[in-house]
Amino acid sequence: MTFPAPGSAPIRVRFAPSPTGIFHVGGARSALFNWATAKQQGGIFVLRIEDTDASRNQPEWVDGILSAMEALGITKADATFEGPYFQSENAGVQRAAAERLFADGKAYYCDCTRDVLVARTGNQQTGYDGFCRERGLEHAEGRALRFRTPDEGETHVVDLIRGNPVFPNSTLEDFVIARGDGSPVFLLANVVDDVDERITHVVRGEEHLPNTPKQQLLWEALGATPPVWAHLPVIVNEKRQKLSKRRDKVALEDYLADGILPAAMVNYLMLLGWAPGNDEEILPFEELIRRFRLEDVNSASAFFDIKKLTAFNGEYIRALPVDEFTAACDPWLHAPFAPWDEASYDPAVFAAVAPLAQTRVAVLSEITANVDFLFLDEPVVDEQSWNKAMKVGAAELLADVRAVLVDAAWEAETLKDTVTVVGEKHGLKLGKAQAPVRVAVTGRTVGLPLFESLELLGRERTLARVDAALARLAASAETAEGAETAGSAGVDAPASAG
RNA sequence: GCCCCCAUCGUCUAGUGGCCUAGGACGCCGCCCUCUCACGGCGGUAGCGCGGGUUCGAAUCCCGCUGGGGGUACCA
Repeated sequence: MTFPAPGSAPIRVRFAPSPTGIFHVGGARSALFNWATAKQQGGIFVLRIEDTDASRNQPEWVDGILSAMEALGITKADATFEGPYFQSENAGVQRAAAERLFADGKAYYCDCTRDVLVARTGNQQTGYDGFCRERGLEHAEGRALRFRTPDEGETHVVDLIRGNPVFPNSTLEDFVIARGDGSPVFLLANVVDDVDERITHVVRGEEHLPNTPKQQLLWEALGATPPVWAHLPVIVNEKRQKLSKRRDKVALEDYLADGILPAAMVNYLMLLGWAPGNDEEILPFEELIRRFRLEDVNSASAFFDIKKLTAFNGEYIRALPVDEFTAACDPWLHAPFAPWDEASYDPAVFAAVAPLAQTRVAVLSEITANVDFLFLDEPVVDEQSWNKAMKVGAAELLADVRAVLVDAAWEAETLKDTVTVVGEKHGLKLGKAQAPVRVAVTGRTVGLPLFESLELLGRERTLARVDAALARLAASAETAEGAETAGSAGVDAPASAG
């Protein structure tokens, strides 16, 4: 029985991050899998902050964890949520457990330093050799407390994901459970807290698998019934190495800052190592929770594919009602993300283009590049686009377009017809004819539907931009001529007129 | 070194002995739609690491190999 029968005590899972400052996407997935298990089994999700290492302990980091979890939908407001507890606050219980283990003869004091051990064994990478096992050392400052592991037999562990791994006890060294200053070490503190919080299922990353036999031995030594374990596959980068803070982009907040919607992130993360079945992928959180089964989690490592994450995000963005999309974009429409002055920004104009932009952004941060020409005094001219669109004939075309724009009815459909007609005069289809206009006005060769954009920009600003483009075209034509007259062929014309 | 985990398209996965001529999604390619780009629609590309077994039958079970990964602290 891996899960309790109906009517028996509810399961209790936990998520136990150490506050390191960033909320890792791997941690996010662990939290999500724990949360899904608890919710779906009618159990409890305990949050425990493992703050025993002073160097990994800043009060504000805890707020970061809480808010990141909140963004993922794991909220204190839910009755499933319990905590947060702080590992440091349970130090007394952990020390008492260590003393009890010593009193019971299940642990002993040791004064071997690493250097002494290496010198004695002549082996740099050896585990502890048991030197102090029978020395009967009493507690004293500087002496570590070691757990006495069995010499024979094997430790069987129940793991929902890995089939049940077996560890020969002979390979388990007498590991330290309390430091020379009496403070408990992770292996012990973690178990004592789990026992204390009556955890029934430990769902965590695969990197903890080697700790499991040691911890299970500790559970037993403490007189508690060991939990059911579930070790999730590690999340890896393109080189198939565990995602690391150093080399990879792992902070959840960085993705949110790019404009990945929390719901998309949750959906994607849930699919890393697990699938809802039925060839379905994009599903609401509640549905994912409903279908989730720890037993169905894969055991092979999973690549964190930002492209697929982005694709999911695009789906979520497009599924948003326009007003929600508009609201979601808001942070990127102001300082420090927006390249325009706050005074130039017009929410009404943005609201008008939002539906056009919605299918064109995969991450929210892309929104500014789509609409910047509407709020900037002058468009940001992409030189590649300029060179591509402003070929021979462009100046003449632009001039003709300008002429009809002066008194055309300022409405998208009419503007389109106008440019179509001018284009025909030049033997160009609309697809070709619109290009110089687009670059003159928006600075780029690709973007939102042009005529709707012009309508929103207004006649005055549109004409000013066309004039500016015409001026630049004239200037570079002169330069080219001048260069010719001077006989200095091969000298490039200035790339930009301003 | 020692311990452990893992192995289906490039990637995430479905698949639990016959339903598999191996399904879906992302990516990529092509076509359609179209004022550009997207969106959308349609089509395509591509995979069971290798070798032995077991079985009437193996992607599915067993063993070995190879290849990846994780752990190995008085960090968590």
